[in-house]
Amino acid sequence: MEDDLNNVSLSDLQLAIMRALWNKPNSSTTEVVEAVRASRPLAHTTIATLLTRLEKRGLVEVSRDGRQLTYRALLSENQVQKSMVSDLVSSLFMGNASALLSHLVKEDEIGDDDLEKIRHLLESKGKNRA
Amino acid sequence: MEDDLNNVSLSDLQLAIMRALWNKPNSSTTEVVEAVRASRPLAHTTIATLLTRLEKRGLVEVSRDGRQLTYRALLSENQVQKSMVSDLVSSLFMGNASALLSHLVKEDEIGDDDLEKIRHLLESKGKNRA
DNA sequence: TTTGTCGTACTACAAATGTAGTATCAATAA
DNA sequence: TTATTGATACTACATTTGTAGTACGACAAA
Repeated sequence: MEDDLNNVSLSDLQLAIMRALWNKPNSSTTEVVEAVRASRPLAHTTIATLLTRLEKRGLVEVSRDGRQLTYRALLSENQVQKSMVSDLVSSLFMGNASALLSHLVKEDEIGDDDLEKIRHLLESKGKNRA
Repeated sequence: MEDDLNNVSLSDLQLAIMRALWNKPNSSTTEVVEAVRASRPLAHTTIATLLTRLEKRGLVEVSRDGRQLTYRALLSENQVQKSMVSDLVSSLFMGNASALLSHLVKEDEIGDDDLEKIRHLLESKGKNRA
């Protein structure tokens, strides 16, 4: 029932919920509901159900505060990004991360200033390696 | 029942099957089965089922050749990459493609030579823009 | 002609996911 | 004290996915 925390893959909605918790750790159900509802019109029991399931999967931790439940994410956004990006790279780019990278540069509209930032990243990275 | 071909999201296994078709268009079921089986041990009816489902979704096209079925992908690998990457960017990087880009540079092990290639890409792109 | 064999079609079934209703319990307003 | 409100727990149900068995029809071997 418990996931391997190093290899999670979350759906859109699950991510929206995790995001609420990343933005505000220790949110009550209601707080999560409100955050998620900002972008999608869902019954609040729907979101409560999702939270329960995430808890069952071991991705969030719940604690009682009176009759209210409070949730906390057990993985960081970065961890999830890492695992999901690497999943995508293996299934869609045959394990070739730089293929994704060049796909991004070629296909996605990445602003000039962002390109500039990346250039700097690359430079410093080059230095570290050398 | 038909998908919007501009917004598909495929599972691992579905991708493995599409990849077989990308590598060899107009494959018979058996050919697809063999290609997929190279990496995962699945009953061939399993793969046949998947092909049928993909056809029902409108992602591949089937044609009869005697009593054998022949499949052809209706989307290119690039189309699928585009749509899946953009899905990931919106759900996991809040629409910020360059956040994914820098995640890749920072987190994933990208070889020095690949970094070099990217640098060139960036340069030419920079020129086009200017 | 009978019998495998191969391939397809159809059926099945468990798990995960999206989605939400209902039941229940506690606190509060009247 | 009683009715209302708010929150959680439990149940439900359709769809998608992974996975594969079985039935059936055609062709090939004997």
